[in-house]
Amino acid sequence: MRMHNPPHPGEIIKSFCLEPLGVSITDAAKALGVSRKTLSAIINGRASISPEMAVRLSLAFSTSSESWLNQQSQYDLWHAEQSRNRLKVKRLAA
Amino acid sequence: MRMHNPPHPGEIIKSFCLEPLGVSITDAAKALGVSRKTLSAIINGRASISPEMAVRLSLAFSTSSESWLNQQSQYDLWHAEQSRNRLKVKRLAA
DNA sequence: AATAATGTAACGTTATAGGTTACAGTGTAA
DNA sequence: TTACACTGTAACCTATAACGTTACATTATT
Repeated sequence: MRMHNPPHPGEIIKSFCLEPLGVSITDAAKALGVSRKTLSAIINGRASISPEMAVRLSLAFSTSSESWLNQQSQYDLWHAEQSRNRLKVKRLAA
Repeated sequence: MRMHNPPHPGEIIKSFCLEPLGVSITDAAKALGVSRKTLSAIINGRASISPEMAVRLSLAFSTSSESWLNQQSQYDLWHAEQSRNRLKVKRLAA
């Protein structure tokens, strides 16, 4: 299990994409082709990066869509792993 | 962009987990602690592997939950990439 | 013939990604 | 001080999806 609570991908967008470029959430939302509400929710950790949003981010910031979706997966998985011990699952293979 | 349409994770479960062990969908669903319908939908590509399901699979088959969720991400992303050219996104960074 | 396994339809609940509109708060520039 | 831009977020909408139970038809296998 991963040790530390991974940051929500929204923090990465803010710190490594918007702030360095001096782009506001409002303008970034326009560039991404989504509503301000949608981007704001992601930035503030109240929504996830969907596969389509990962592609949008990759287009806007010349990155890989994979890296964005992987960040979301790792965030989601860390939280799912927190209830690992509470799941009643029988082992089928060693 | 990845070249080939990645298989749905359900095919992996069937081919590499259930069949080698001779375990039925019905029994596997019981072991995983989900309904037969839920597992059947995944195996037949009509549902996705959720983060919690990835943890269940990792418990049942002694694998990493990460590998299961990554398979799902790559499957989802491949499909999202198919509409990359149709998304109206303005580049914000080179 | 009886049983097991399967796919799937029909119904439900809950959650989430997306939208629009509107309002309140903050900061900044004229 | 007034005006404007930016922000968070609430309230409302829709569509999709992950889960559940029950039920039915089909195909195997015993």
